[in-house]
Amino acid sequence: MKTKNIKVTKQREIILDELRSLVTHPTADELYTNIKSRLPRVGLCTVYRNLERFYKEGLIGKIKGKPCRYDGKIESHNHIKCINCGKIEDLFVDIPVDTVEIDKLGYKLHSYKVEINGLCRKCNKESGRKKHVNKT
Amino acid sequence: MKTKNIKVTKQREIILDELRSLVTHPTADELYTNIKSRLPRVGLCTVYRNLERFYKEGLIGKIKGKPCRYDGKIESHNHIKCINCGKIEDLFVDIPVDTVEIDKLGYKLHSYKVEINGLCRKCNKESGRKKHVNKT
DNA sequence: ATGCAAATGATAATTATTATCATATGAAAA
DNA sequence: TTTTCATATGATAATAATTATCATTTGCAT
Repeated sequence: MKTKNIKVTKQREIILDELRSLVTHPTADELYTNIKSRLPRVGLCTVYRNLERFYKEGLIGKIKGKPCRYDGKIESHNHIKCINCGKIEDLFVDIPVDTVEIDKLGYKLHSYKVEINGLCRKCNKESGRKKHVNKT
Repeated sequence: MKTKNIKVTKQREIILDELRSLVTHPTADELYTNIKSRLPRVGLCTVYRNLERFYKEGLIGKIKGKPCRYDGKIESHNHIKCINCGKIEDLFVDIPVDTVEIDKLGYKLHSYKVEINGLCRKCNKESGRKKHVNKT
């Protein structure tokens, strides 16, 4: 009988390993560039494909935006994003959420996280001078 | 001398009015479709342009995703999203965030909101049967 | 070794969003 | 009012990010 044939390919291992080795939150394209040295023939779509898959399997985090960014850490944590330069950093704060309203709406809670926006130290200092504003 | 000449156009008024009249969180395209009856000759890019502008002016909210969704309410509130069907509903709960860690990182706090994921009542009931999963 | 489903990489397609630019329009001045 | 003209619009094209298609390759189970 046919068992489901799930393969552990070199590219899959390296993509996950590389993402996990980073403290930053790369885009698919940035990760693709990083990985090129280890896997010169890899295609960008393979990176996308596997990132999306890891995300759905709960192995990595995904931060939606334009473009999306990925996160090798899965321990529950939050992000703070600089509204000027777009950089995202980790933030380990405990956020207590009252579930009463959630129950009232009839939802079964899965996960939650806080998205914090601010001005990073660097941009804050520079804000008196020129203004360079990123999108996303 | 030239004063800045900011115009209140019909399309701008209608786009904002229409978004505010909704309790849902439409995409630019959905809003564009709604508006067609009131402004038959409007272009999709005008809708995008103005939504982006309202967002930057702080008049409306924007929920990033693929595609992005817009929110006519600005009073601080949070969203709960169904991980199965993708629907987003409002959630008015007070979430206190400890700013000590934020200060430590040197950020100047601007705003924050909680993104909650769960299974809505409808999808929860149906989850025993077929599984229809949306993207975003 | 062999069979074969699953994964890859090349390419093309799609989706969402944004830029360009000629034309139209609203606000202020005359 | 009429005129002026910067700003907004709509048509079109362009771009950016992501996803689909499909022939080929590669691991896993026999």
